[in-house]
Amino acid sequence: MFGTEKETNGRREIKSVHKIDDILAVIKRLNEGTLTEIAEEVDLTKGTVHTYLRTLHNCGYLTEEDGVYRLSLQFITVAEHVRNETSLYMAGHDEVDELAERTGEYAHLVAEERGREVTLYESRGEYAIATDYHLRLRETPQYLHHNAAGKAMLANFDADRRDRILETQDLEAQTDNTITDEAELRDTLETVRENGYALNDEEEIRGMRAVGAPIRVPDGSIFGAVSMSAPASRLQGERFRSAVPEIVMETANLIEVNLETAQRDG
Amino acid sequence: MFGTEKETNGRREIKSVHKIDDILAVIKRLNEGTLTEIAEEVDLTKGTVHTYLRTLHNCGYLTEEDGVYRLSLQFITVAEHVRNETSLYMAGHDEVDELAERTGEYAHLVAEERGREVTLYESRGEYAIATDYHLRLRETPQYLHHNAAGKAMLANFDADRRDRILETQDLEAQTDNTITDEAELRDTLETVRENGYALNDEEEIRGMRAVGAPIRVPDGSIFGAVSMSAPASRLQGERFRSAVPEIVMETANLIEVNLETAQRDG
DNA sequence: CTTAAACGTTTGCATATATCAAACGGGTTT
DNA sequence: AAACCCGTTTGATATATGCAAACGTTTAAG
Repeated sequence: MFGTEKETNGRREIKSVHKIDDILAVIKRLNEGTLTEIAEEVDLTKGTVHTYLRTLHNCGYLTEEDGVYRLSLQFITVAEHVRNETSLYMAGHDEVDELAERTGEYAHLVAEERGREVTLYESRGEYAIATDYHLRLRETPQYLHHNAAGKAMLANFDADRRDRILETQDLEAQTDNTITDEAELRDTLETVRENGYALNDEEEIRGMRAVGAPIRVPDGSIFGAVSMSAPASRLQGERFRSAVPEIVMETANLIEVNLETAQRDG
Repeated sequence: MFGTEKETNGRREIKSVHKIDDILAVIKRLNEGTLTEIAEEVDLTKGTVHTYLRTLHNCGYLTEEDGVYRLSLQFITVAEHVRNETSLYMAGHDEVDELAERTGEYAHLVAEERGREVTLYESRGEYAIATDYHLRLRETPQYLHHNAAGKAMLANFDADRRDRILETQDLEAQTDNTITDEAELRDTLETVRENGYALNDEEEIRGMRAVGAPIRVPDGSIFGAVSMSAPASRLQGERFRSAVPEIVMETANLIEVNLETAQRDG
């Protein structure tokens, strides 16, 4: 979406979709742009881009003011719809609020898509402070290997799904503590599977620790994960290795129950 | 976006964009669908729709599982980006949190786009309870005439912008209290302009009242609005007509200051 | 005050490409 | 085994897209 790597396996595709995606990607990257600015970044002539921009504007994908185009606020309403149609969000957001309140820290509800992690919901407890960096993190699907919720999911996928994800991405280092060795990661995941929870010891953001637990359904498939994150100074010793994991797993379990009852009701 | 009314004024457009929009609209409406289901709702043959779906999937707009297509979770990350690039959101979300905390109720930060209202941020105070209906409201841009924030913006637009918006939409009734008469609405807006705040007395949702104030910048243009909403039982008398309006206007003013300083810093 | 440059916009024409039928192959049902 | 439904592919065709070039404005330069 908006400039992701595409693989045309010789199969027939609609080229215009790719062109639209390219244009939206440019506008997203520039944040805002005039016709000429956008046309320079795309492999199409000014006249053609103009027709695209006119149509995208008319369809509500773009706003235009004094010749400057931006992504429309309607993406926010679409996202709201997508979220509300995601059963994990509906089953989990109250529990995540509860988790944030009980711990006083950040709590997250995440799902996996295409091997990456998308944040469905975030709740802030009393002591959690919002940072710009945090906001930016949610603008892009994240890798799974460098955070607690991601590891919790990765550990509990069935083997070939895990293999498929691991082989398509190299383990980029986010901090000094990020696990970048595949064998080491697989060992860690083994432990995560045994424990039922995953830890993140400053592997994503320096100074931040986190605890995550997977959200499963009876047939074993993984719906997502919950996590709680806090500054290392407030998350250490027994609290980090036992008390918080218990609470996070309890939250995950409550969400699992919600998911099942919701499924039963239809 | 996703099936909005389009006006092709004879100008040339990219037809594929409209087709993509149609397809995404169908999927949004069905929530999920198979190729055949989607093709039935669109004026294209199964084979053609198949090519579109493959491309949209490949570009990350759709997910596919066992032949069932859905809108991708990546719309959530895009929305996050759009929000974070909106200066009003960056300048206002902390203040809206503060407003929710001080009043213990719902607080909203909204902006206008194409004559409709989009919620940029919502914060819940101690007493505010989340309802499904509330969630659904944010899935579609709302009319301006039946809620406090919308009236606050509408009242303070310059006359021709207000006229342009009012003439393109009829004043649909949402409850018995919704103002559906244009003359009456214009009178109310006059009062809103004089007072500096707008009231909503069960005009959007039965049993809910709200207070909204516009967010302006020095040159007079309207950036958006803030509002606080609560059950009528908790928002009446002096609190409804004076105390809360003061707090809401104060919040709006703080956001205005944030916007200016942010602008100055670049 | 004239000229040049830059920008968004439109248009004719050539061609790439989106679309339709029709057929294929795998499942499931009859 | 026949009939059916599904997703998928393919060749042929119409047409929508894309280029180049020109136009009308506005802004900058000489």
